[in-house]
Amino acid sequence: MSVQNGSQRPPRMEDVAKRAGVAIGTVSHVLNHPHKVRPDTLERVRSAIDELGFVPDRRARALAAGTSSVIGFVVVDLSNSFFLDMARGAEQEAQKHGMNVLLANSDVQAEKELVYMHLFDEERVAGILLAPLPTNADDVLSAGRWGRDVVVLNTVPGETDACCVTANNELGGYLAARHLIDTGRRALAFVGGPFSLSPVSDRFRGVERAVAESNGHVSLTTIKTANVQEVDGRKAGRQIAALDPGELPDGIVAAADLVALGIVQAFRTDGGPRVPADVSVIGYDNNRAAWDSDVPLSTVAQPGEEMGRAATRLLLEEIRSPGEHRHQRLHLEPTLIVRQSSTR
Amino acid sequence: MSVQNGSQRPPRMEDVAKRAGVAIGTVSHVLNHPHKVRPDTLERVRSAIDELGFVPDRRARALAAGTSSVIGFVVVDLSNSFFLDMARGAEQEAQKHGMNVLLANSDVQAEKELVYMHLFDEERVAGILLAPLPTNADDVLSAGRWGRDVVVLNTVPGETDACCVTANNELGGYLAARHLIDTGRRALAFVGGPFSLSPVSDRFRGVERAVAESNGHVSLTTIKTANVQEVDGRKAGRQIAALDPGELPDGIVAAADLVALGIVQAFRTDGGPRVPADVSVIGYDNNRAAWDSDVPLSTVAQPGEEMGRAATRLLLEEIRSPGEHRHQRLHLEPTLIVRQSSTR
DNA sequence: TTGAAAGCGATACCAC
DNA sequence: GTGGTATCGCTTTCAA
Repeated sequence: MSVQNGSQRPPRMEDVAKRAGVAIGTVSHVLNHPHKVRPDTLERVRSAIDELGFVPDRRARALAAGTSSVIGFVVVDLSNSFFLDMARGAEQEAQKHGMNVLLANSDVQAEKELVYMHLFDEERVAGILLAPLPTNADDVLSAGRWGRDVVVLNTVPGETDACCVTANNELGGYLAARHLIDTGRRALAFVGGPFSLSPVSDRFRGVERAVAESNGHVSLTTIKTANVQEVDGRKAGRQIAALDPGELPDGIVAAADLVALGIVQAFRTDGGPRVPADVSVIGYDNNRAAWDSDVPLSTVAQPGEEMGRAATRLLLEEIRSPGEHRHQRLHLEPTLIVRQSSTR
Repeated sequence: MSVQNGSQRPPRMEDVAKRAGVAIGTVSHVLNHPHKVRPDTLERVRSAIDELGFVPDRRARALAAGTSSVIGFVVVDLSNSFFLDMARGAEQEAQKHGMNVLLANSDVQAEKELVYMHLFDEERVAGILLAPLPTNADDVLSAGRWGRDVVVLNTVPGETDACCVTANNELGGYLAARHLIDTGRRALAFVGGPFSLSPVSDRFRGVERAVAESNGHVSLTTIKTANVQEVDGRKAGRQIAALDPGELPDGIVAAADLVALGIVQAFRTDGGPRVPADVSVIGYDNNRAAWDSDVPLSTVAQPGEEMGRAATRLLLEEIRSPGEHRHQRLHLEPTLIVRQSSTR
């Protein structure tokens, strides 16, 4: 058996109508307003559909009805589970409203971002979700007079006006530091970089705020890394392990789980302080690697799915009431997850 | 400035035609056969397009022309970089031919696989790439009389006839083992599981073949794990570290990079053999974690992008010559990547 | 309830 | 080259 029908023209409504002995409009009614059709006609049309293997053409339907059931999601980096979570959330919410989400991977390339925005625009999708390159957001948004509604994820557009949904990284940093302080840690260290990345600097600011709230009872040192990979963490970990015992921090906030893992690993290998006996370590992102690691890692979970759901909700609302809709900026809260690495 | 035009009807060809003082057919020509239009007319129409911000409607175009420029890719697990690589490859190849790839994340759920297959079918995409749940492939393929061509990735459909592209895992296992043997290792161990997963058992068979070729000069032991995560590797690593010195393997083939990483980590922590001095370790998949690790990991790289490219090539060929096309089964070769963990 | 016909926004063929 | 027009497959209004 072949998967494909070959070059045979797929059956149309006209064929179904003929076979069921009804008019074409009636077939349409069966598909869209079944309750307005007499039961036996319904039955007759439906079996005709089955027998012919009729598959409605969504393009034609959308064209005629002026509506679409697909939402396009342009994603900057699908290899980052944060964005994949957003996609999942978007899908969940969309599905609730009978809509579908199709993904376009812009793969950290500004040009592809534009290409896919245009594609979705020309495809006349119901609306567009855009998780852009942070630096590129305004360019993309102002590049076209986009004919459809756009909701931006993970970035706050500057000049351009649009709904956007972001994660509160400052709060995440605060929660992490606060947790360490609440469990008795007094000498904190923040490890991460580069600070030009706003997620990193935002998290750092949150840490600073928590420390400031302690009125001088807690100290904070900063160890900058080139990036937020495991290798950066290992480097920093060795650096810390080499410190004078009196200078050792007893609580470490890493800008990302991979960094935290690298630190823990370096401590083990190079005879640094014990985790969590001597030092608490907390990461960020809730990577699989975090809970799967040898010492399960405390972390701050990004509200990825929630962001996807919220963005989709905003988008659908905007689509439905084009007139009265007011753009919103949502700032969603991350969640503290306590595991072994910060439990004495 | 707002991103959206509000509820204004987007300009159509008719509007452009009127503004440029030409017929609607001419506008179409400007878009599709610019060389057949007199330069000054071209210019006039183009500026009308710009001024009005006209964006062609792909649905209408596709409907009228009976063609589509989008390829739908139903992906079982986007969180696995192997599949994301396929998507990248597909995109590259598609782009060469003026086509676009849109992704649907079925997220390891059989139902969603079907939902998206139907969506693409009804959207009348040019063709569909399907990376299915291996167990679900035949069900999906035979579920609908799919109106469009389908190429299957990473799974060989059983009953159903269709093009498919898979990775040669047996060869990968062979290459890995062969590499260890070629560099002087004689007591090999294979670590991985569950063997019910064909990638695992295929890789194991490849290892067996390499060992068999050595005519008894090389030994092989097997350590089964529950899964192919880092935690499974750590467990196995401790198990190995606890062996009598005489029973220690000097070469380990792990079924996946994470497993290999876990092993290396366990060796360090629990005082096992040194890598690579006492024992070579090689993983599989070429994860980022593999080259980023403390001891950069030798591995076998899956031909993900290549699979995506090949599948797209097959798909386009099938679309173009529906008559003469013969289904093909491609089995692509992985690549050995030697790093420090297997270099004495 | 069902049928007939006018769009939806483009393409492509055939005259001029 | 350019203009008119049938057509793509479906929705929806209006009569019957």
